Amino acid sequence: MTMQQRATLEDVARLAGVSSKTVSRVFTHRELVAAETVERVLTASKRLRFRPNPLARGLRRGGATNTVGFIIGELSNPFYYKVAAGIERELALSGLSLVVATTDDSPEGEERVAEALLGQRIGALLLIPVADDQSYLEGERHLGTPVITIDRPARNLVADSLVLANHRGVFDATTRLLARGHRRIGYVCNPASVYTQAERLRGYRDALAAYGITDSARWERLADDLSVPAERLVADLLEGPDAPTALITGNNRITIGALRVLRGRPDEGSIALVGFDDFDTADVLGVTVVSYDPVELGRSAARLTIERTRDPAGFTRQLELPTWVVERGSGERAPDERTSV
Amino acid sequence: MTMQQRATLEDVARLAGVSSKTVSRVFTHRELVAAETVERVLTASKRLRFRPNPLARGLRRGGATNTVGFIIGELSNPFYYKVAAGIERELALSGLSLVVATTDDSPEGEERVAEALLGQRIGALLLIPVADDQSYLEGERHLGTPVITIDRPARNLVADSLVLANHRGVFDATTRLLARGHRRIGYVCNPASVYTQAERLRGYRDALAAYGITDSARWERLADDLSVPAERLVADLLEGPDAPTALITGNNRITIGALRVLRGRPDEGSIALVGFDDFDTADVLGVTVVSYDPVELGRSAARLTIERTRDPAGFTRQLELPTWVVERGSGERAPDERTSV
DNA sequence: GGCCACGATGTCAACGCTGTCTAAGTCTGT
DNA sequence: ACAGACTTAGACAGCGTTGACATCGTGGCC
Repeated sequence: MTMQQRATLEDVARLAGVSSKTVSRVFTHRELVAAETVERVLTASKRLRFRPNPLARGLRRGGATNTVGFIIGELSNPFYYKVAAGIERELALSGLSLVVATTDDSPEGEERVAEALLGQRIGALLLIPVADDQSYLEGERHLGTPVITIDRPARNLVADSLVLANHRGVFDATTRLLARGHRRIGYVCNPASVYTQAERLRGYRDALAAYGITDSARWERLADDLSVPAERLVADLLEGPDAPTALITGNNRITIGALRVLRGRPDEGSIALVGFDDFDTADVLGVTVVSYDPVELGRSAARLTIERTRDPAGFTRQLELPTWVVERGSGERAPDERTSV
Repeated sequence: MTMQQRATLEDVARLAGVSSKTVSRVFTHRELVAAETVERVLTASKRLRFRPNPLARGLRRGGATNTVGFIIGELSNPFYYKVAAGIERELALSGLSLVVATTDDSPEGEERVAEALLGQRIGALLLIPVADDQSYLEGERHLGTPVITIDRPARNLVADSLVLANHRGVFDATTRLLARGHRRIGYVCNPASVYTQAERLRGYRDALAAYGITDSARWERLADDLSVPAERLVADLLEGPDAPTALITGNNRITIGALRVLRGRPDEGSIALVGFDDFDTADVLGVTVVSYDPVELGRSAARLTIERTRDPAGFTRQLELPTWVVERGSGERAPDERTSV
């Protein structure tokens, strides 16, 4: 196979019998070139398969690349990839492309990966913060690179952010369970110390407090070590005389873990369950969830990014995306008389 | 907020009291610079937050960017993203980054998006072909951009490809059902005309043929229009006196559709079911599937890409990734005596 | 008829970096 | 003390493109 050389403006210019500048103009300010010349240049370009070199163009124009970086924990997690998909869709409408980089949800990975992306002169940086501190991005922000965080606010960094109505969603879900008569409501999550989970937990506690229940700690099973399986936390909660009649799970991993545990138990059909995050087969399994639109989360983040690119010095904004309860049965069970007080 | 100017080699050189070439050397061939000079340059770089401009570097070095493009069909399918995750992981090990672009599974989208990515001078192009013809990439291949197709071979284009052992997986699954006594085995898929589905269907037919069954068309429900819901195809198959005792579904969308249909039926527990593609809650639902490792598919594709980049003119390769049956109960049911012949 | 405005094209330099070549300094061995 | 080798650093050009500015011809207008 013979490797050809890539054609440049100069090559096209020679073939079309014009100067390279004219060819350049055809590809940028076509209206300044006579129609007949445009025609000739385009024919020549097609023949040589010419494509403007974005490196040279970017260098000359002195700007960043038209790529946006997205730092993501784990691309195979449905939440993350749906967000990524939304971002990509929205960026594509503005002719931008998306570079994804994963960190395996590790704080050290975040900074390392951010450095790598910034080294590529991305036009903006989107990230789902994992580390406790994003101040390492401060310098870059001053150089004009917009930074937008998704799902969690940045810490020690002024940045736009887009989060879910975590508190509201869990508050509503808990209130519904209370309204159906549940009083012993369990809450399981892992990891518990991240922003989203802290907000959800607050929603749960606030709802209980509104019903005068302040000792919910008994029914909370919070872990931080991801190696602790969701199954163990749920199983532990369901043991003992004080077992809850309803269960709220902080994310879809825990929800699925809870389903595994409940599956083998005699009280499977009697414990109410509401999970945070929707998932593909939740309807088949009849699981009530606090839902939201992850694709829309990505799209909104992308829109925010584009706005910020146009006005780098404007006021930063913190937006919240709605969540809602989707009733599918598991959350609408009344407390089991045999076990309730 | 004051926008700062980005530092260049020249700025660093001035501050460190050396020439810009020396600074350049520090960032590329450090071993050619005296240790003490390196020290001074690095201090100056850090102070000015200098980062080499990849555009200028890329332009000068005359190569492509260190980005690999991946064209992905639609956003809601986990398969694509698991593959993307594998690609990203593997590329990161070699310091490459991944740009993703989606096409909505439309053939026209594929070419348009490919053009957009190639315009960015990506170092290689990975894609899951949707269009019937990839000859539009022929020119680019001659310019040295490696093209690797995943899941399906390219058509009218010489390119490396990586596919699943589709035939083998379905052949095995069907054979197992036959061995358990099933003789009326249904096969549902949509879309049916794509390569992967054609291969799977072949696996199904070949297995039946080995048992002397050649009139399987009666139990095949193949559609090509994605707007035909999987539920309808499955429901249609299960009606009538000739209803199958076992069911094979061509992909996870159909499998989940089948579960929805079966859920409400009296014979729910008696019809054997084997789905192609694993999915998150398949274990909870006890669904037997033909499984494979999509992340590994991505990783292998990335490795192939890297090898091809090193040896652009070498022989193209077609690799196949294994598939296997995961037994979870639904596929191990014997034919129901009441309905079997 | 001379002047200006305007459209269409060209010339030149520079974006930031690195390969090639050269120069200056340092160290051997005789 | 000096040629030769080796180390270290700088000068220069050019990667492909585009902004600033120049040029040239045409036509309209006083």
